[in-house]
Amino acid sequence: MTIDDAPREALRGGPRELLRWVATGAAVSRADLSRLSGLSPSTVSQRVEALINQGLLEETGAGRSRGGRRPRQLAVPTGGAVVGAIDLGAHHARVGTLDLSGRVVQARTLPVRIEEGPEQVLGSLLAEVAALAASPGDPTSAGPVSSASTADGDPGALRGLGIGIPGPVQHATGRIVSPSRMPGWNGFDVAAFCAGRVDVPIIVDNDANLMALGAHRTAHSELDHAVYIKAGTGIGSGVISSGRLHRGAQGSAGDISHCRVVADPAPLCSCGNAGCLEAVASGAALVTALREQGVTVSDLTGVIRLIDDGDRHATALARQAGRAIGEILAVVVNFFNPQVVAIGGRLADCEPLLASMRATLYERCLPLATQTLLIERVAASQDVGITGAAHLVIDHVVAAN
Amino acid sequence: MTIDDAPREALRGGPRELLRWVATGAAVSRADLSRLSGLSPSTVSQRVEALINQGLLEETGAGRSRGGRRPRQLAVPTGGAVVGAIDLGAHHARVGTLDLSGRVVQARTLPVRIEEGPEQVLGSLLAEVAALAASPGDPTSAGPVSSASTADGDPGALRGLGIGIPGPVQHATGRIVSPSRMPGWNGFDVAAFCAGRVDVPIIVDNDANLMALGAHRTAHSELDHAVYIKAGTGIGSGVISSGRLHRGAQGSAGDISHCRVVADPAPLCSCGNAGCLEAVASGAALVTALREQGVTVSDLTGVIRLIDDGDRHATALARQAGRAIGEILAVVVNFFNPQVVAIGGRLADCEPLLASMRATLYERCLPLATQTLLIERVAASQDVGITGAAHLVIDHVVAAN
DNA sequence: CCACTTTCTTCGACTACCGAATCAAGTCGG
DNA sequence: CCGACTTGATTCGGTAGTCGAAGAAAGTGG
Repeated sequence: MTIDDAPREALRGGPRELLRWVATGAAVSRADLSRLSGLSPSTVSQRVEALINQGLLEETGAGRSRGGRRPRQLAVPTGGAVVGAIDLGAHHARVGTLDLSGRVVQARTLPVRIEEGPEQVLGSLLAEVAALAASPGDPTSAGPVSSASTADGDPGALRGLGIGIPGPVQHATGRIVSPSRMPGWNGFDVAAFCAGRVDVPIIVDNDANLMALGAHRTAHSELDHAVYIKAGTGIGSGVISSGRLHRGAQGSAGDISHCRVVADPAPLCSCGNAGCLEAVASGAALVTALREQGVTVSDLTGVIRLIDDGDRHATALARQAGRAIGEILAVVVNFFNPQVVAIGGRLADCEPLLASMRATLYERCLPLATQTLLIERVAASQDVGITGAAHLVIDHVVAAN
Repeated sequence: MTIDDAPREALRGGPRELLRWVATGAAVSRADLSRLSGLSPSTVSQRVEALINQGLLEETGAGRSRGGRRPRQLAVPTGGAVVGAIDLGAHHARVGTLDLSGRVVQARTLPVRIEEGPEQVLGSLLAEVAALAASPGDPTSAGPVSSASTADGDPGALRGLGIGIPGPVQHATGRIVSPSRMPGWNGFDVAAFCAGRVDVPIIVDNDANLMALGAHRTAHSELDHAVYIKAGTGIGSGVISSGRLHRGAQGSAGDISHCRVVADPAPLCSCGNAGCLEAVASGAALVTALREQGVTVSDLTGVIRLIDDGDRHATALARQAGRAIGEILAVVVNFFNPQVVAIGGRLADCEPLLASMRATLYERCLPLATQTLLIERVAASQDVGITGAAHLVIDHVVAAN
């Protein structure tokens, strides 16, 4: 079962937002929710009642008085229903379960060999999701978790599944469209494949889109326009416009990996052109370039270690990558004029790259566009992808009651 | 009196949309409106009644039967209220009045010397708007029109005024922010100045934004995401995202004039940088470049004539300009993934430029992004700016009843 | 014990919309 | 020329979602 369309509302005081406010601790009582949402107390009461009836919210006794009647505290039930999320990367996948407010219940990182093909890779990841969903939740777990299903607590029922793919995805159908670096995946219908194994709503999207959604919901939910760059093995971006994920006409919005940048010599890209951003500034490109310079390096982790150690070849490449990203981002910022640009992915922790990107951005953008622009690192980078995936799923599950 | 915010609704079957459907001839009866809007017949009846009471719509007898009862035809009253619009350019201004459905009632083009400063220029344009509003409308007028105020017919009352400025405008306040090529205008508060002379709601925006809005409403209203390039003396763009004008955080969205492009030699831009799009591909840049090659040319019109005549220097420059625009636009298309890119402004009629732009776009964009992308010329280019201005104003005037 | 605050619910009222029924006014086949 | 059928528009409850006022519930502080 696939879901075809984006959430229509969920913005102004929708059930999802109330849930999120409670989950994040921004609101503890109905009165808090009323103040935050701007809705009248009566409306909030109604909505909260509905949420409680749906089992999405519960009352947990009274709070401390602030000079008047004590608030009846609200909380998101633990051990309740969860959604599953998979953030697939080139070499690793982050798999987790999240409660219906979007908080991570359990998560673990698994090594992945993407070239084994979709059936193999997705098959084992789906099994992992099922195992996590069946095991009791440990809300603060972040690292690997035993998936042994013990008998205590009610294992939350799986309500939906969100999957992020490191390549172009037609969000409407859940199909992968000519990805680079994913041999054997072209045209594969992820949603259909998963629907055959798990009987819950499934949403498939590009990994950068999910990172954008996750980061926006957790860190920038008050900002209308935001751009998130994911710089890892590949390079992608996700766009938030008017508070909502912007997918564009074909669902390919944010795919800046094959924008041309100036580079000398211009390296050949897997797409057949030369000088693509991805061929200059992606993690894969850095590995290749270093090897061509005779440096022995195993993978992106090795490159980052070299940069941290101050290796000049690696650092120079990182700076070039930063400038290349900044160059493209400058056009994006001028054109789109976001409130924030945030960079995530494994290269986001690479200081020289970040510094060069910043410099290029400030140099090449309109002062008007950068004067209040935030340029940040994506926070909680590790779980931001699965968080976005979960939010997307929950928006549907909750909206559909 | 200034208006601070964008229209919140006006999208799904709002009063404005009904009005527009009638105005454009897409709908003639209530039944048509019901089919188009998806609203129930009863709702449409209600709305239409309200519009009629407001004087925004009228019944004009019965139409032809299609096998049943004859429809009661609806029309936008002529000779009724109008809004004024000014589309200011570097050397000319288009001034007009439009009825409340957004159709041009009267319009004329006036020569302008922008360097005379805002008081002088705006003063005479405001006088012209007043004269047009006071004179009886000739609905089909497109060229210069006598502004003599004859006594026949009820001169429509002016309900609002929209102004497009060829430079960066803070839409919220109506203030101009460090424009190139507008000496004496920096920081000028257009809205406040006009408010002192005309007592109607006033909206000020960038000319490219208005072109975008006008073109989208008239030609692409069914498309969600669109980008419009205005290539005249300067270069700007306007963005439609999810059917609405996207202004961005600072209101500077779409300002791609100072994005860097590859050019050899990279001409200096008025902003102090070299290789800005505006310094390579704008009309002003073409004039400058031709003169530097020793060609005697008076202005942009002269350049266009040279290109039409097949002058090789001029044509080469036009091609370079087209490539430069295409280069930036490629990033924009990859990033934003619009359904349509349309080019307007005086350079839009320049075939070599358009051809180069198209070629660059197809070469440098993701196939996924271009496979269904429309690349067009902006239609009805002359009046599209004032149309956009009027729409913006009407959205407020009608929404506010 | 009383005045006041804070929290939450109850109860009309209002708005916007829809659907069904109905009225209005045609066409068209016999 | 007369019904049967179509199409167009209105009337009239009914429903959903929201608000505001009032008030009940449960505190604090003097």
